[in-house]
Amino acid sequence: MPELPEVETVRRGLERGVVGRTVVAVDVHHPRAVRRHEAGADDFRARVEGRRLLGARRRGKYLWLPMDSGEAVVGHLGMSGQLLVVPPDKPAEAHLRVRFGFDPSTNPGGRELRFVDQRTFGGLAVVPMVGGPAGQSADGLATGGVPASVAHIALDPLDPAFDDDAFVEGLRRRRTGVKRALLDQTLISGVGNIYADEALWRVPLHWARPTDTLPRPTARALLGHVRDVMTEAIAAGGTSFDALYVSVNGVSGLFDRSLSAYGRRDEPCARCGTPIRRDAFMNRSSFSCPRCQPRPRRARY
DNA sequence: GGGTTAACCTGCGGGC
DNA sequence: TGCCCGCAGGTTAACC
Repeated sequence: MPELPEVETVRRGLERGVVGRTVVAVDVHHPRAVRRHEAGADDFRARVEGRRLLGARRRGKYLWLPMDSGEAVVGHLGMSGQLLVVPPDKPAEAHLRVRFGFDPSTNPGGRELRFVDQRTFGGLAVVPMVGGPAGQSADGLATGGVPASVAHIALDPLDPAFDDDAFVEGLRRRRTGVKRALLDQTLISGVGNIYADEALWRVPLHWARPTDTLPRPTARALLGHVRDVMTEAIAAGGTSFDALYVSVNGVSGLFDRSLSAYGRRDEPCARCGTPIRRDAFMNRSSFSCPRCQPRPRRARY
């Protein structure tokens, strides 16, 4: 389940594996993979073929590859998406959705890019840039704004421009539960179910704590833990529970060995030994320690 | 306009 | 063995 650390791991792989290449062939194997490209698969292909990829960028869980046309290929991995850089003769994956071939004269490794997605919650689209063109600086890095389809989400907490004070005040203005607020990508992007549970365990804070009762120092501490857990997860190459999340080389992350709450139902809390509980939350799960993270009297879901 | 819910989708594991 | 159901969950449209 890719969240920010997993997407960042993929982005780094794309930076090494596809930036600077010129796309010569695009094969869309499943129309749903480009459903957010409203003009359809043929238009998607036409806008990418012949274009040079200038960079690999990320905000929250969105990835994009700026092109020399001024547009960008925007990707979201959804629940099960993978972007793999593999030899062209490698057999097609069972859920291969889109394949990109590169001009050999621009492609030292001789590999191709594949978008593989079992559950098809993810997808790709070609999107114009807003807030500046997808230019290129002297060192070859892409510069400029963000794709229009990414502009609606908040900065992620690893972005140097992230405004901590604005987050703290925005969080305390909400009238909802703290975990629901953490998952709201328009308040803070990149946080998903796994890292929300981990950060809340570290504070510690119950997931249904009303945001408008959070003291500023607590809100600030929560943000610090979100940053810490994401930074540690990136260093470990992301979290993986099964083969659904992998880097561009197909390698699984190791951070699941470091999780304290998520997926640890009935296992002892690392702080106090009380068995971790699982609660139903928004048609999914929330894991927490009943003793360290007691349910507030006034809970919000 | 902010908060909340359901739908989208496939594979897998458990129960019968 | 095979069928059915629940579960995994990020995003967004639709509803309140």
